[in-house]
Amino acid sequence: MMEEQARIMQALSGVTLAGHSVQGGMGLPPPHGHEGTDGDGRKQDIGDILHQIMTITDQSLDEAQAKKHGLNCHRMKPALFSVLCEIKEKTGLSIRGAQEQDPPDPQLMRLDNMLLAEGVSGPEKGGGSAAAAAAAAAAGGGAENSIEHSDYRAKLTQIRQIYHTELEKYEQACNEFTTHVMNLLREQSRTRPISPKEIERMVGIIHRKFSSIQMQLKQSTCEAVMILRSRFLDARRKRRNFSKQATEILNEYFYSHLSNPYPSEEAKEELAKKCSITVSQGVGTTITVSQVSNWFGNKRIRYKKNIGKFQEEANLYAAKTAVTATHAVAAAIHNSQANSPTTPNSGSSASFSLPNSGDMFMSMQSLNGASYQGAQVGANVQSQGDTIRHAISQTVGYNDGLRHPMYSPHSLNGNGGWHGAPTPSSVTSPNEGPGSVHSDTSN
DNA sequence: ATCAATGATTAGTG
DNA sequence: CACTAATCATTGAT
Repeated sequence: MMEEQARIMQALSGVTLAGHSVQGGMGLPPPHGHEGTDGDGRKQDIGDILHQIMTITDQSLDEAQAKKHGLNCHRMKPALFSVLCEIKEKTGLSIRGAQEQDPPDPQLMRLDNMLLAEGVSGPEKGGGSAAAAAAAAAAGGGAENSIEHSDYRAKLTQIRQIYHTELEKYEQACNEFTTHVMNLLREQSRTRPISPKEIERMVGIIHRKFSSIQMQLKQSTCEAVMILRSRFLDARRKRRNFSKQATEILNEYFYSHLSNPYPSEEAKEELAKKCSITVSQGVGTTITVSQVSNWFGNKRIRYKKNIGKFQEEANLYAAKTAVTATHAVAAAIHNSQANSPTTPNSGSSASFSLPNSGDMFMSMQSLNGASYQGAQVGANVQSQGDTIRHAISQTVGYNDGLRHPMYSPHSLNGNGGWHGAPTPSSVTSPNEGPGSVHSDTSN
């Protein structure tokens, strides 16, 4: 700093001595011509001025202010000023040329993108729904889980508000500060040489500073959103049991398609709709397709794992569906059991009469302790129930409610187990003579 | 407090 | 991508 000043002084005096148009240019009339020789007076004058300038910082504010004013009005001022400008021009170029051009900070862009994606920085109301949509999409497509969302959305709105107020505050402060600085610089530019470019640069610096502050804000906002997100996802894990009716519907489908409990996409949709409708009174359990999928996934695996445990339920639903079907098609059943003509797969033909079955199963379940046998028999019967149902639907046109019989690509494997499972079905059941005909669908 | 039931999630498979 | 199997985490009953 000192060096620079020294250099400038040197240059200044050099220039002056070189006889630049120090005095001629600006039409400031010479004060009173009290100097002796021109050159001498000027030199001394300049020396005086320089001295004043150099010492101005040592003085009190008022004093300095007064002195400044004095200097400002000095007759040499314009001349010195133009010289200073020139020098500055020469020295400043190198400074200016160096930096500048900051690339758009990738970090900042990341934050911005995220905030935008989360709906924090988007428009007010639209942002909310956008965020909800994003959250829903991330959650797996549930279009209508508005209950869990409300909490999330409320918090998000809160975050957004804070973010926006803070951002606004920062922006305002930035603007205020910028105008302040600009005024200051403009005011100073009468005293010292300040090019517009410099002001611009200054503004740039200020903006950078403030944007770095903003980045902190954005960062913490992002963090908040992330925390909220994770909480939300955790909360999503909080399960609400399905309603009785919904479970009933699902079970009904499951046990009536026991041989192939893989509802197609359409079937799932219909099940979901059905479950949601049945429960629709009041808030809450609207069941989505993915929930249906979950349910069937869980059901299949759990059923397979411990068939014995599901006996009761299986019988119950088998009986239930049977009963509904019975009256209509009792005869048809006999047909189908005698020869299963129309059924391409599911050759499983067991002889049991539907009305009986209920009782039989009841007794079965009572000695459930011997789970394996019981299980097998039960399963057998189950799949028969299924078969029967198919038979029914094929022979008589019984309508399932959701008939999209299309089987999923997976499903039946060689011996009636769904996938690669320890199929319970036809291991020669000790008990059921005729029933022992393997329910395998060896097609 | 304990425990089974159960919806959701995750790793791994074809 | 749909499934299975294992696992997590909550719920509701005891």
